[in-house]
Amino acid sequence: MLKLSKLTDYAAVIMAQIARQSDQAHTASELAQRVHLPLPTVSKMLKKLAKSGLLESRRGSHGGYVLSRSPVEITASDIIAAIEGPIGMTECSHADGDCELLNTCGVADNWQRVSQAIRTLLDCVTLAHLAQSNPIKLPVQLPIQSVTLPTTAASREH
Amino acid sequence: MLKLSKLTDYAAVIMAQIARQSDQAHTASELAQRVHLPLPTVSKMLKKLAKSGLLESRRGSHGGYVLSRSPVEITASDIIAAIEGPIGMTECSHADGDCELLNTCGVADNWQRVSQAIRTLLDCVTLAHLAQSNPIKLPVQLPIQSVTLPTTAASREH
DNA sequence: GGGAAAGAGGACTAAAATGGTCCTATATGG
DNA sequence: CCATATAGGACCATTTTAGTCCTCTTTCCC
Repeated sequence: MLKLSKLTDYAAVIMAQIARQSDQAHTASELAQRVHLPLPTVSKMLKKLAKSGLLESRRGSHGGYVLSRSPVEITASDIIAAIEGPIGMTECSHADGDCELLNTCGVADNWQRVSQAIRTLLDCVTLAHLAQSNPIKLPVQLPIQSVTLPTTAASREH
Repeated sequence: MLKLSKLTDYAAVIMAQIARQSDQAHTASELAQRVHLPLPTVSKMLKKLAKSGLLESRRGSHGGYVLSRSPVEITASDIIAAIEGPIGMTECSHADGDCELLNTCGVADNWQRVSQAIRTLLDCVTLAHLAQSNPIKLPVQLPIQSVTLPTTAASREH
């Protein structure tokens, strides 16, 4: 479905919640309540986000989590990558050369360009965007379809 | 990883293979050889693609599969949707209202816009693009980052 | 008509990823 | 020193994924 895992979705929700009050620290249980998700799950997510450097944590009483950067400097890519690892549509779009089909598949190059475009798109979306309700404008307009129209037989020569 | 399943990847490879000789019918075993994938798997994919209307099939000897439309009229979206179902980053970007967090998550709207942008992007990529090796140009340019820079405290009022 | 060559449609299974819980250790503040 | 937090894993159930296999139907050709 080309979709995010639930956990990544949770992560986004949690991050947005923190971003809305980015001047104070938030504990796992506080966030769990706000977001209506079970504490252990929220806690796990927070740890991951902290480990990836998107959040900073302080232990002990009065501890909690804070954004490590301003919401405008944290992108959707960052959040997704923190939970799911590198963004890429196909295995071969990031792993190095362990796809033995590479030669025969004939599709890798352009798939990777598509991957790159999606990454670019997600780089443009910041946590500040996600946390607010104003609609964001994205740099892809709908009816582009800017396709060269080769004759159907153009693929024949080989 | 926001990635396609292997099978979807296979589907793209198979479709591209067919597109390169779109004037003749291709059998499952022929394609399996060409693409270096096991026959049962290829066969399964072809059935799915046919069932989704991207391929037309003819049974019996001299049977096989043909594209149901020209490669320029088949998009990456079509192929992905055929194997994985509707494209959407989050559950709530297509299921109707069965997410009880919708009210509290506060992120849904903009996630859906991002989803939509990705769909748009994938609508622009045709099978003709994938099947050829020329680099495609996609309507997302890199250093946009056209973000309004609100003060970090702009989120405080509530 | 009969047989071979193909696809249609599922049932089934092994392996891996996902989502979620829980426990122990460590740090911090009062 | 105790209460409150996070850190870091171990662990488990469930679902999804990838892959195989079997039986049935259609079509062509001799």
